[in-house]
Amino acid sequence: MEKRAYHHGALREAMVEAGVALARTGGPSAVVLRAVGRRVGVSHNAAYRHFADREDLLAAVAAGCMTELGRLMLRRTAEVREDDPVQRAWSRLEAIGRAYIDFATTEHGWFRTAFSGATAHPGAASKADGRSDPPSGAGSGTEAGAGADTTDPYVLLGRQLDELVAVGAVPAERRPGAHYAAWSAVHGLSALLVDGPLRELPEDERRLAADTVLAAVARGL
Amino acid sequence: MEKRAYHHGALREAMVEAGVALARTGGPSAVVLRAVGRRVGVSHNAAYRHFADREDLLAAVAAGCMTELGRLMLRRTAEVREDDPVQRAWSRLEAIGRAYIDFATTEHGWFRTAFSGATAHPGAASKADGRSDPPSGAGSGTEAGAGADTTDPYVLLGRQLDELVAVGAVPAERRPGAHYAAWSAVHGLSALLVDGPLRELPEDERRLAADTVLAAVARGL
DNA sequence: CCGTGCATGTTGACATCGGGAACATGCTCT
DNA sequence: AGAGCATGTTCCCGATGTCAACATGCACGG
Repeated sequence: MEKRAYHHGALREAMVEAGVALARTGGPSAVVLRAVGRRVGVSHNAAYRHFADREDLLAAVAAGCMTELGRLMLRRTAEVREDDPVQRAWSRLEAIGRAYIDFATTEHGWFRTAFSGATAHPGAASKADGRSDPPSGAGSGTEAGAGADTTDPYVLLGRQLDELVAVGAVPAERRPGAHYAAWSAVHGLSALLVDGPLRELPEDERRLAADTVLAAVARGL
Repeated sequence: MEKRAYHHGALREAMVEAGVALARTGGPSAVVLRAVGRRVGVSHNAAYRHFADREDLLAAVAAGCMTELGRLMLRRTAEVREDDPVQRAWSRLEAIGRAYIDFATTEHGWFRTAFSGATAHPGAASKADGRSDPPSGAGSGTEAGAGADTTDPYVLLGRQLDELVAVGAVPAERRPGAHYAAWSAVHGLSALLVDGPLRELPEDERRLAADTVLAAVARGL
């Protein structure tokens, strides 16, 4: 009983995809109902059958951008080669941080969009719309499951912090609130570099900034 | 030879002021040319005699909001009562950080606006339009001088970090890049709380987050 | 002391956007 | 086969940023 082909087939998904594409180069302000409609070959106002308003669409697009960020994080952490468990845990945390900052600076539009839509994070999750059978279709991979293969950046960071505690790199009593410290630091630098007063920082200064922030995070945990 | 009363007198300043007022409750998107015009009793398009376009006006308004942030920082640091120089330096840094976060959460609109306009920070400053005589008028205080009484948050933070080094609380070799670490952390938390996924965090969690971030910054320097 | 010039503000128009209302179309189920 | 409703379209509106042409009044040169 999936949501199946009516007139267009899967307009909602197509529109989100188009929105993500537009957001990539133009940021959130480029996610314009009429442009999205044009892009999927549908007249504007068609969006209103799938989204309450522009903000609703933007929230869905933002989730898509967030998924892209999560994907990059996963890729980078998977690349870590390290034998010592403690070193590996630290390296993975650094990989996550660098992925975050790199994503922000190279995928400007996606980053700004990811944090423009609503969707608060902690607490609310998994209200579960009881998806029963995972269909065989070679998944689009866009939906973020809450399982082990999630692309949710928040969850990814949390797991890495857990690993640091598990291997004894970080004292357990520091764990509560640790994600706030780590997340804030990388997000702050990213925001300042992308939108903020550090926008025009030269490349070498950017590197210094990233290194300093990541080192400070490690010391601060 | 100041810029003096033509038709309106000081339309530019009035418009920036109006913009700041609008931004306070509505954020950057509330800084609308027509609304600003209406507010100062001037028809729209008048702005084009003083600003290149909306973005230009928004940048000026953003500077005004930034000044408000700086003012709060100054007020809070001035309130610090502490005898030991080292403790005092730390307390002042914390005061700055709390001011930043409090400003973001209580002055939602101002905060978002302050970081929406352009104006990159380091390097460029003080191109100096050679203001000669500081008039006697009980100053509006809106212009940020580069002097000792600046309200520029960036400069304020830098000074506090200098003090920490001066009293020996922070090793000098950590000074370069230190403002990136401190600024990023508080800005990141602020951004996440105001606009981002932490938007709906309950009050006690917000406090935990702020405490954790500030403690981590202190340890990380 | 007067008139010209330019800075300042106004009016009108246009394209684009988000959004509402009424209408058309074609799956899907009885 | 026919009815009903989800889906998409068309027409419309007010608001907004921006351009072009126009009006006005202060300042400065003669």
